[in-house]
Formats: sequence, structure tokens, C-alpha cells
Amino acid sequence: MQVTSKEQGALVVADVLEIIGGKWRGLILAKLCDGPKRFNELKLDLKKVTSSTLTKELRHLEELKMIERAVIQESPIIVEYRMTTHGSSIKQLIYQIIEWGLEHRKKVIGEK
Amino acid sequence: MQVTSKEQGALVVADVLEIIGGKWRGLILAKLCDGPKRFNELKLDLKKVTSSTLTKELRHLEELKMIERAVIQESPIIVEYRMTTHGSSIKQLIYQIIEWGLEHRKKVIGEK
DNA sequence: CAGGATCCATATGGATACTG
DNA sequence: CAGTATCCATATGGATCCTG
Repeated sequence: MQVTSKEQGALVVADVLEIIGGKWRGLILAKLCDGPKRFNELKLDLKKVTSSTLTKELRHLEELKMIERAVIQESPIIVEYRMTTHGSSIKQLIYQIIEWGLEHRKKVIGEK
Repeated sequence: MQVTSKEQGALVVADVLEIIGGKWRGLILAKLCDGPKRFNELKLDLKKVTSSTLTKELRHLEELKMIERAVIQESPIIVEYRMTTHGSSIKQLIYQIIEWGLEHRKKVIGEK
């Protein structure tokens, strides 16, 4: 199997990196794989992210139709973020990433 | 399966993004999946990357033990970059990324 | 051919403070 | 609780020119 045979492979990779790349987007998706989360839950989980950054990243993922924002209750407002049906399809990919990452840790990072 | 159950999943995802993230690294790896490439081959394939940027990215991947640099001939020097044994293990992951990316294109990008 | 050197543009994310 | 607004730091990658 040739990855880039159609001269498209690399472009497709770039597409996907647009989604899971960056400092937080992949992490947010990983968290949401386990179920819906509220804004502040995410904020606590992703230690050290600021409100403004988190908001930006969530908006980005929304635009890509990966996640959706649902207002659960008003005043005090409660918002829940969850994967869209389409977004859920990335779960398997995230599992693969984690799996490979664990192997990589053993082989490379462990050697340091 | 809970992705982030051990509070490690997200961290692992971050590790992997360190490798395939960024504007070029994933693309370079994708190209090298198909076999060794010379510096200028990569430069031509990855249209619009400059020498200095390509060099930086290659060095980065070398440090991570994903690829290796081999001098094939001197004067005029010819250099070949190829996946290390360890680096090759990421091929499957790249296939997954491309596969998912193609689906994503159909569903989201196609709708634009 | 395969870079190194230098300087520079922009994108990304962060700090801090404030709000419905 | 879940943001917004404003301003700012840094990382990333790029332009251009040079070299063994």
C-alpha cells in the first residue's frame, strides 16, 4: 500500500492534522471520547488551559462539526459539549494514536 | 473503552502530536512511508516548503528516532532520508489517519 | 545537491480582567 | 457557570542569500 500514491495522501493527512493538531484539540477530543463534558470539566481536566483558549478551540471543533454545544440549563447556565455523530467516528483513530504512543514511549522516550 | 481513564490518554495523545503535528512533519512521514527519499525529492513533493524549514523538520524527526539520514554519495553529496525500524511502526497509524480523513472529507468538507 | 545563516511574518495560544 | 474582550508572548515556519 502506497500512502501517497495518489498525491492525495499527504493532503489528507494535512486535513486531519487541522482537526487533531495544535496544542489542545486532540486532547479535547480524547476527553470527549469518554462522554459529554461541561465547559469547566474540560477546563479542569486540561490543566493549564485558559478560558479564552478553551473557548477558541471548542469553537474551532464546532466549525469542523466534530463536537456540538448544548445548553442544558440557563441561569446559572450549564453547557455540555459532546461529540457529534460524525465526531464519534474519530474515536477509533484516537485509540490508535494512544496505542502507538504508548509503544513509542517505551521505545524512544524510555531510552532517554 | 475509556480513552482517558488513566489520566494518561491525553498525555499520550500530546506525545504523538509532538511527532506528527505541525505543518510538515506528518506529511514528511507520509512521504517516507513509501520508501526512502532524497532531500530534494521531499522538497519537490512538499510543494512550497523551503530548504531551511525542511531541514529543521527533518532534524526534529531524527531526534525523535523516527527517520534517519544516510549519506549515499559525496561531492555532489546525495542524502537519503528513510524511516527507522521504529519509525516504520507509525505507518499503520498514518494509514488510519488517511482513511479517516477521506471519510471526513466526504462528510464535512464535501458539504461546504 | 543538500543544507546553514540570518532575519522576519504570522499563527497560536496565554494573561488578565470583566460579564450575563 | 460559561464565557468575552483586550492585549501580549512565543513558537512556528518562511524569505532570502550563501556554501562545501
